Amino acid sequence: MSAKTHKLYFLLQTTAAALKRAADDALIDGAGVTAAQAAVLGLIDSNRPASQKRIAGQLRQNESAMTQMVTRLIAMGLVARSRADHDKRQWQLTLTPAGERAKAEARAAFAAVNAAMDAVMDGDTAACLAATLDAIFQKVETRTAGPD
Amino acid sequence: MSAKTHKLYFLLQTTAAALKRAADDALIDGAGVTAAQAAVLGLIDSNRPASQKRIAGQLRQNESAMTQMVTRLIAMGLVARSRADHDKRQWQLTLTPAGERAKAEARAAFAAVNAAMDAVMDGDTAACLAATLDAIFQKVETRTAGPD
DNA sequence: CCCAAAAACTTTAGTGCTAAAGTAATTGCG
DNA sequence: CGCAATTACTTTAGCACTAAAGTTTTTGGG
Repeated sequence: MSAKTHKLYFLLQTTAAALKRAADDALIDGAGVTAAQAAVLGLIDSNRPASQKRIAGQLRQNESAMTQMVTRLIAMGLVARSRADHDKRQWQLTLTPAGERAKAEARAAFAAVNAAMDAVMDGDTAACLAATLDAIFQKVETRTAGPD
Repeated sequence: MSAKTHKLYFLLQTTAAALKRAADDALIDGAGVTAAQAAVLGLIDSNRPASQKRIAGQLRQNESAMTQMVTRLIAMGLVARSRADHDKRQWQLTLTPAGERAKAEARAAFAAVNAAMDAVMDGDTAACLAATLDAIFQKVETRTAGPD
């Protein structure tokens, strides 16, 4: 009955949405990109060469979401892509100079978001939060498996 | 540094999204509505008379989101609305018989979502999760205030 | 009483996601 | 070797949200 009493589902959705808005505000103001866009820029940088499927997998999203996201990032002039030599189905994503800059600025701006979270909890609480969220995630992210 | 080490932002967004998908699967299969739609049906039922602004406020959303949601629920035949006698700007939302049914079925189906959460944490952990999420929410949901 | 401000809702444009169906390139089995 | 299955990406349709600007109704101060 605990999840129900605390309205955990609503609280989790609401907090995630509010935190996303706060992160977007901070990053747009500091780097001109949203948190979701910054995450993709960061992964393109740390996965060379970066295919769309690879980035999608690390963000736990499907390839369709990545097609759309990359289309937006290219339109913004932050990302470029070329077909992979060894496999013409794949794209090789790279950051433009503007993309590199946005990535670095976003990294700096995101520190404020982490600071805001650290300001309201100590290390143990953060570890407990991480463990509990991960347990919920594992429980729910079965789709095919899941004995109970 | 704790929020960063645990990648709390990503973990929170990812878990919220996975839980939403699980809830949508359960509710669509059990009641033919999504979790977001079920939440609106429940609030229309418990706020009589229910205006769109009132429901939006309780869900911490803006009125525009509610216009669109109500449009979908009316198209699905779950909700009806008529202008309030005392104020013709306002709508008075009501559940159709099909809406009442969906609301009841959704309530039952959502128990499985709460059960899944309760299965991976005890009462103390749930209370701690609720308190921590609420602290993050309060910290971040300032927009105008914010001494720090 | 009247008109400006406020309130309730709508519209439009945009972000970001899913699911399902489609295209083109690659791979592996018979 | 050739064709069927798989893989990487795209397209389309839909959900759910925000922000900003617009419409209509109500209300309150001069």
